[in-house]
Amino acid sequence: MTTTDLDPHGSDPVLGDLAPEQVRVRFPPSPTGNLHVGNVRSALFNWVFARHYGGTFVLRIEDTDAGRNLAESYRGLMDALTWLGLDWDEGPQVGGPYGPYVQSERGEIYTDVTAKLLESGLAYRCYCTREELEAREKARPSGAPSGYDGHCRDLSAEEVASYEGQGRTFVVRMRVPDAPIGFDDLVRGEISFEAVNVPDYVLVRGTGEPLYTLVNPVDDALMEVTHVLRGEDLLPSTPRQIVLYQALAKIGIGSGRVPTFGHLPTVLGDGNRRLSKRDKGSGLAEYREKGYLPEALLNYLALLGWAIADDRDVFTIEEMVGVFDILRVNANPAKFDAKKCEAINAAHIRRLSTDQLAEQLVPFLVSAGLTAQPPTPEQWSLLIGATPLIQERMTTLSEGVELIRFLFTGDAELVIDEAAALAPSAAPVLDAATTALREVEPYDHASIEAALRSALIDGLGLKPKLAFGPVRVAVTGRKISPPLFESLELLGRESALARVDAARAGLPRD
RNA sequence: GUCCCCAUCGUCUAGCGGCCUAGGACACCGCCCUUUCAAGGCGGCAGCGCGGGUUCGAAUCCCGUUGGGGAUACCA
Repeated sequence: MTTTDLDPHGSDPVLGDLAPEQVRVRFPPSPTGNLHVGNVRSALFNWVFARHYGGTFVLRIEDTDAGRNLAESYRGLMDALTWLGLDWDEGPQVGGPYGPYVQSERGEIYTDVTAKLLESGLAYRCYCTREELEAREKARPSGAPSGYDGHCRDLSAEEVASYEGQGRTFVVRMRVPDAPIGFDDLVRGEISFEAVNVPDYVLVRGTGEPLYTLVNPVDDALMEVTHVLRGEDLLPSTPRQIVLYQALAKIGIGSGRVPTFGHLPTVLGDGNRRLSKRDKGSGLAEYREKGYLPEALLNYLALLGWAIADDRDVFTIEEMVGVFDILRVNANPAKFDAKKCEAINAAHIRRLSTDQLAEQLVPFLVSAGLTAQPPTPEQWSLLIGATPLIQERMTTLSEGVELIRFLFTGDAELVIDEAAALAPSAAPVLDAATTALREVEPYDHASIEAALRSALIDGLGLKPKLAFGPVRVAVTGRKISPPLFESLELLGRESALARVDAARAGLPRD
């Protein structure tokens, strides 16, 4: 196993001096509507990483920005993770020793930390107004780095009093030390930033509300997170977070250690831009509704930056957990390919047993109004009979439902697809089929096939395609269906005859 | 503007100095099988951005360049 290879200093490049089970990672979504697949990818890699080492996966809700939060997104978030099978060891609903795990319930903690940071001089009050900031930013000589200029870094007591006297409010800014900040990224290697490019940044708003810049590292420190695996878009914010971790260590808050970072490649949408909520196909709910298997979606997402082997790309999550190595994650951005995702889903569907697939199909049949909830015994046996016929013919579960819809539809309700409308010339075929179906004994697919072949191909001298086409349309309502003879068997002689009859009667005259 | 990251078929990737005439998968195109559609089988198309080094030898290491992307909020 590559992750346990020792480096020249004798410590594991991923674990450092930690025992595997001491690994603690987290997934910190902000509850803003539908979870998107880029986030799911992050959740997956963190979860797999934790499971691989036997460590802990923490779910933390980052809802400090009240304006963006919806109560229902919070529920939806957990529902989505549950559906995906990404269970969390600590977090909402399950609790844990470092709670609460919802940031809006951690206000006191942040107030306290802020006070200590201020007291120790590691952070300071900044009285600059937005207008002043903007004006100075505009006046910045070209070529100079952007960001806060440190105006309020070392205010005298008189200056503070004067600002207070003016009734100004203040934000709390981090005092970023004047030294280069570097770290060893698990997917990108050594990365370093010059201090001039890491300006003093805001931790707490003028209103007293803490910002992400404060709460994210504070909670990671307090929750003793050991590894931070997240999207590449957060790479530039890493140096300032490291500064905060170091400051927290100095004042004795949290674990006292800076987590190890790994920045995962961006998931791109069409147009090579980061996949965003607005992109089609970016929302998790869509995949769930279409009938993607969670395992398949995760499999596909894993492929975006990671490979299990040079000649394989369909695998189970358990397999991934077994061999996952963060050091083997690719650094380059990956475009989300809906076609490939579909193909992976189809492959997973084909791997299911008949019972498992039937089971997965049920909710879709129910919501399509085709079966009872739960299905009746008759519906079940029909489903179990039909499942093997469609397993290789669907890419999503909802497609599978369309293929077997005719089996769960009453003869009178069957609608013939417009594109499949029969021509008058189908009459002799349907007539011959009626006779054959009426007389065939036993009524099973092998005998039905023999009977129809003899009646239509030998009897009428038709090519198979032309012979069976009209029967298929009459019985299933579609040009494309599961294999015809098996379908006829499942449907039963009575229904089959009724449908062929109805189609015959509905033929246009010429 | 400034900082940071990235760079192998259309797409996702394997490749961590000789095993590469660059492998696999998806997509695409043929053919076979075939009651439709699939699945399956066989075959095909298609790639190391560019320029310098280092080396006996570079897709692999270094530098530069170009091209993408991200960050530059009192969002997360």
